[in-house]
Amino acid sequence: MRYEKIDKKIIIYEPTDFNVLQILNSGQIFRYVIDGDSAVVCSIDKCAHLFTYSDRIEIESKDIDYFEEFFDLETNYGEIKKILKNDIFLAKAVDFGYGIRILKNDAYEMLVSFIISANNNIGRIKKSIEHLCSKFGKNMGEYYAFPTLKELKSATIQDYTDAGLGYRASQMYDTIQKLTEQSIEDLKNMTREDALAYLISLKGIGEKVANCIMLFGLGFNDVFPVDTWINKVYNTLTNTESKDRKKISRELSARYGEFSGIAQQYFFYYFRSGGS
DNA sequence: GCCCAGGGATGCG
DNA sequence: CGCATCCATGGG
Repeated sequence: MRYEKIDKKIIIYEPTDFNVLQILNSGQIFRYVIDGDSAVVCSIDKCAHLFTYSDRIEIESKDIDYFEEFFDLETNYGEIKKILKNDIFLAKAVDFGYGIRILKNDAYEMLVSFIISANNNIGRIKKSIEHLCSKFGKNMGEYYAFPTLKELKSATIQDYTDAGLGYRASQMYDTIQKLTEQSIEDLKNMTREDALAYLISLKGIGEKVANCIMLFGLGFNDVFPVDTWINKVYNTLTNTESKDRKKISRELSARYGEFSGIAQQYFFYYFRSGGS
């Protein structure tokens, strides 16, 4: 897959490893709008327009360097897929979700977003996040930026309740008050174990949410988040009825190693789309 | 009314 | 450590 940057545009030719709908519908990002063959994707205070044509994909933004990194365009997913398709569990899921990529999103935005995601559904997660952006984020004209940590520190528990966070409202308040810019920045230089331990020490973050933050926001590709869907997938593939998500995560991250995160995304997208 | 959603906190043994 | 129970809320 070849791409080039021209002015304020990235053009991806023969996008064998890049599908806009698959990426956006793989449950790793909540701030996007799909409109036919085009889409708008936002990350922190930045935004990109994506256009899908028959022979190419174009990404337009004022911040193309940011989105080149965001979409991880330098990673060769063709090679990763070639390896993972040898796995009996994954063969069909990789073909089905051929254009999925793990986004390199903002760690702080992922932290806030995945606290909201706990025991929640994607539609409602999107609404809650949009509510927080429009109420506390900077008005950028076409869209609202994700509220900065400083901005969110002014939010009350009632504000979070108004955003539809339910019982997560007090957890969010507690964690936002405890966080600092530095504590989030420090996560990027920690070992997997230390980052996990710190994240889990925060209210509203358990192992699954921590793994999502680490995978989508901190670049730890060797973690395997296990939610209700992955739990079902595991039980189907292994013909078991386990409810022990920690054990499932340990087992699958051992099986897929450095490719755990992307393997998990292929599973999630395929089975959530009705595959079996 | 029920069950489910990219689960976590708490208490108990 | 493992396990059970409770938790807001909207959609199917």
